[in-house]
Amino acid sequence: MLDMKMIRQNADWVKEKLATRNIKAETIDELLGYDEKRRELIVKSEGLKAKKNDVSKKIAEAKRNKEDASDAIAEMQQVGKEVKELDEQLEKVEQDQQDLAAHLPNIPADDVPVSLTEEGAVELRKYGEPRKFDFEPKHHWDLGEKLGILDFEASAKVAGSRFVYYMGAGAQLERAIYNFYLDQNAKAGYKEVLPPYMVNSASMFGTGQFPKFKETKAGFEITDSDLTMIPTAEVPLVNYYRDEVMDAEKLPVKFTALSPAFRSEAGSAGRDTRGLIRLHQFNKVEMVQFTKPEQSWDALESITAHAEDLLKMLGIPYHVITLTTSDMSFTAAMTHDIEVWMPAQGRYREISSCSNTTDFQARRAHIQYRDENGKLQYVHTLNGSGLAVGRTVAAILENFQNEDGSINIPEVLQPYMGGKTKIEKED
RNA sequence: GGAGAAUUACCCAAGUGGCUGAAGGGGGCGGUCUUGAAAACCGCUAGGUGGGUCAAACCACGCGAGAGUUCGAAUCUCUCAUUCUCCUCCA
Repeated sequence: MLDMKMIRQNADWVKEKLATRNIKAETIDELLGYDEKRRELIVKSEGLKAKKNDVSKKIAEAKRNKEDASDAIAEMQQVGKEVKELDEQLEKVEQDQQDLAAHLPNIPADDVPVSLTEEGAVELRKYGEPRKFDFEPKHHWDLGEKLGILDFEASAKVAGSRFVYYMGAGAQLERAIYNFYLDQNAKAGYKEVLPPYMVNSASMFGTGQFPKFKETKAGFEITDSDLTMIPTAEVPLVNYYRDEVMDAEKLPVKFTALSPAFRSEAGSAGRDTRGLIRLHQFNKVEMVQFTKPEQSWDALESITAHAEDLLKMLGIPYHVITLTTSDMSFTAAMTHDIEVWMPAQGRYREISSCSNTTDFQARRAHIQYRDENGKLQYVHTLNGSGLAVGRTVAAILENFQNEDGSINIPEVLQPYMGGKTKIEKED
């Protein structure tokens, strides 16, 4: 959520910045119009309330002195009606303003590449050379099915499209990967958390999914309840501190969690229909940080660097790009995506997204701390995948495949696989 | 799922319609005394959000949340949330 006072005082700047995110200047003007109307109504209503309070005190005094106060009471009945009318108008304007404001994305940081499409993302760095194959590299879904470790037929029957059964060594590989990630993240100072996998609407609003997420039916909401299946562990992790004043001494606070992420993938019909890339349910190890404002940009680099380290340890080639103003998620002021090399597709695919949301989520979720002067300040929140587990499996299958269809297990994962070095065909 | 109870400021807690913008403790902070400290005593300790203002002054709202009754609500009514106890059910 953007600070209304800030918008009011820097309207032109806000228009210019949000224009890079496809927000029209008229939208800001509309918002400012609501704001002006709202404040006008507040002044009127509160003036009358002050009067009412004043006269009520006099009525109380009169009653105590056993004097008659019926004139004043009659007058206050009238004033009460006026207040009620004004407050009804006020509520409506506030609602309109709120609805509009809730749809405004974060202000992009100055060094975010400006573009109205995803074209224009800047490559920050590249790691590893894509492997040269002396045979035609296969897609991970072909490899997985042949090896008997991924079963898309069964999941289609039991659940539907965009699900998967991991079988045997596949399930074991998935587990090895997330245990490796969690251990590494813990080593880097992230506290391991096992959060709820369903959250209420206040939480979905706090991290910025609602209201848009609801409108575009991007997730799975539980019928007859206020609960939604989490689309990412970021939601329960960040909302852990919703409506709290955090201890400034303890900042930055770092959380990591493994969780499934549930997404409807509405609007991505026909895209990545095969394999592990785009599922309704996938595991992800998430990292979240709460920092003081002055720490958040360094924190973004450190989250990203840490996610990269995981890939370096696995030995998977990747590159890091900074997303454009319009390609970033709603809440982000800046996002670095890490994309891994997928040999069969011959291109890089996203495996991690690391964002600094500055105070945008903190304002929605009311997460504050007291600065040296005892003043309440909003924290900055950051999130990054460290990393997407299913996509890691896909990357490992494709990058470490052998001509016979077997898969070499990256060394760092072998201890997590009971010493196994290779995945071969299972029954 | 059923029944009962609770929810007041940093913590405990009083308070059933009007001098309660919330008694009293504790804790914290400051002071007196002391070489210093302890004890004792004295004082301060509702923060926050919104409005207002160049900035202030000031105003509104705040007793779990929301709605209602009333000229007036911490106090009455309703809905909801959370916690505790007892059933029930379960991993």
